[in-house]
Amino acid sequence: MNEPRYRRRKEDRPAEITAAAFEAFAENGYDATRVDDVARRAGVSKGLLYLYFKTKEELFKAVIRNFIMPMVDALKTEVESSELSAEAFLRGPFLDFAKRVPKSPAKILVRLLIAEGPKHPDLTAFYWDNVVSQGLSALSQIIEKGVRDGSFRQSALNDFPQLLLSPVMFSIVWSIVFQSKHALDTDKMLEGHIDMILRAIKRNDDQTGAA
Amino acid sequence: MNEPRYRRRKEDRPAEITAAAFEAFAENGYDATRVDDVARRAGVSKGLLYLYFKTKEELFKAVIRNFIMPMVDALKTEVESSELSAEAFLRGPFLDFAKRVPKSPAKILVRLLIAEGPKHPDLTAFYWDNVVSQGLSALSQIIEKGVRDGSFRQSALNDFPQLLLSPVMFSIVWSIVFQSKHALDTDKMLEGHIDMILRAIKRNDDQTGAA
DNA sequence: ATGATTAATGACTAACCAGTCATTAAGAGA
DNA sequence: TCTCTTAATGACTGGTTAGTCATTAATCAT
Repeated sequence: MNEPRYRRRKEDRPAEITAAAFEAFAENGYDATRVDDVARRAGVSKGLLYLYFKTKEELFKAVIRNFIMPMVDALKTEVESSELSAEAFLRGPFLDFAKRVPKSPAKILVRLLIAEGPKHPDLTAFYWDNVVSQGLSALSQIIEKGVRDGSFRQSALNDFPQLLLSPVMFSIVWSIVFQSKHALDTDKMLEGHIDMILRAIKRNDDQTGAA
Repeated sequence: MNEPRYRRRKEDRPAEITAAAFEAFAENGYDATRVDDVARRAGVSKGLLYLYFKTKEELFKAVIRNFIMPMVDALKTEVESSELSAEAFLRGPFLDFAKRVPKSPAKILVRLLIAEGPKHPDLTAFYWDNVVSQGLSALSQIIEKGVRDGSFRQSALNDFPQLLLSPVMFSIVWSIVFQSKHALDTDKMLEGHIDMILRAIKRNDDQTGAA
C-alpha cells in the first residue's frame, strides 16, 4: 500500500522529466505550462526537477533537443542510403515522411518553434543547424540527382527546395489550428502535390499519368 | 511644459489602444504581453483600457478583428471584380497578394493564430469564417474558371486550393522564424511556385516558357 | 551496523500581474 | 461661474508561480 516515495533512479530521471515536459508543452505552449505540472506528470517533486534543469527555459530547450534529434537522424539515413531514382524517392520515402510528420506528436514542435522561437534565438539556431539546413540540403541532393540524370528539367526547385516542403508545413499548421473543426485529407493533398510537382519538372519522355 | 494628463477623446481611444495592443502582441505573443505595457504604449492608464475592453482576451480578439477585416475585404473585392483569365489572375493579383502578405505586419497574426489558436476556439472559428474559408473559395472559383474555359486541366488544385497557398504560409513562417539569420527571397520563390503550378495544370496548347 | 553521501521532498518566498475601485479633473450645460 | 456627468487615473489586492532551501530517507562504503 505504501508506494515507495523515493525511487532514486538518477539515470532515468532526466528522460522521464523531458517526456513529461514534452506532453505539457505540447498541450499548453511554453508560458502556460506550469513547472509543477511537469513535475507531477513525471511523478517527481518540483525540487528534483530543478536539480536536473536549472530553469524552466533550460528544460524547454532540452525537450526540443531530445525529440528532434531522432527524427532528423532517421531522415538523413533514409536519404543517404537510398538507391532509388529521384522520382521514386519523392513518391516513396519522401511522401511517406511528408504524410507522417503532420500526424506525429512532433508536429507540436512546429507550433512551439513558431510561438517561442522569436524569444529564443539560440534555440532557433539549433533548429536551423540540426533540422532545417540538413533537411533542405538532402532535398537539394535528390533534385540535383534527377536533373543530372536527365529525368528532371531545371526548375524553381533547384533554388527553392522549400517548395517541396511547404505543403507539409501547411498540413502541420492546418492540423494544429483547424483539424478538429475542418478536417483536411492531408495524405491526399500531399499526394496531389507530388503529382503536380513531378508533372511540372519531369522531362517529357512520356506525358501521361496522375489525376 | 505640463503636458495635459487628461485628453478626453472617447472616440479615438479604442483604435489607439488596439493599435498599441497589436504592436505589443506582435512582439511578445499573448501571454507575455502585459496589459500595463499596452496601456503605456497607447499613452493611457490601465484603468482606462479596462473601461473599453472588459478583459485582456477581449482586447486580443478586438486586435485580430481590426487588422484582419480590411485585408480580407481588399482581397475579396479584387477577386470578384477581376475580369482577368485564370492564368493572368494567378500571375497578377494573386502573386502580388502572395508577395505582400509575408512582408506586411499582418504576418504576425499567423504567429498569434498558431500560438494562441488552440486555447481560443471562438477566435479560431472567427478566423475560419472570415478569412480562410472565404479565401479558399475565392481561389477555387479562379481555378474552376480556368478548367471551365479549357485552359487548365483537372488537377489536385480542384480539391486542394490550399496547395496554392502553402508557399505563402511557408514564407510567412520562415520570415517569422528564420528571416533575420537566413534570408529567403520569398518573391522569387513565389514566382517560381506559380510557374511550376501553371506548367503542371495548363493544357498543352503551347509547352514553352518559364525557367 | 553505522556513518557519509546524495536523491528527493514540499513548504515557502519574492515577484509579478490581471483586474478593481475610490478618486480626480475635463468638458458640457445652464 | 457653478454643477453634473463621465473620461481618466493609479494605487491596491488577490491569486498565481518560478525558483529556493532546510529537511528526510535511500543507498553506498567500510
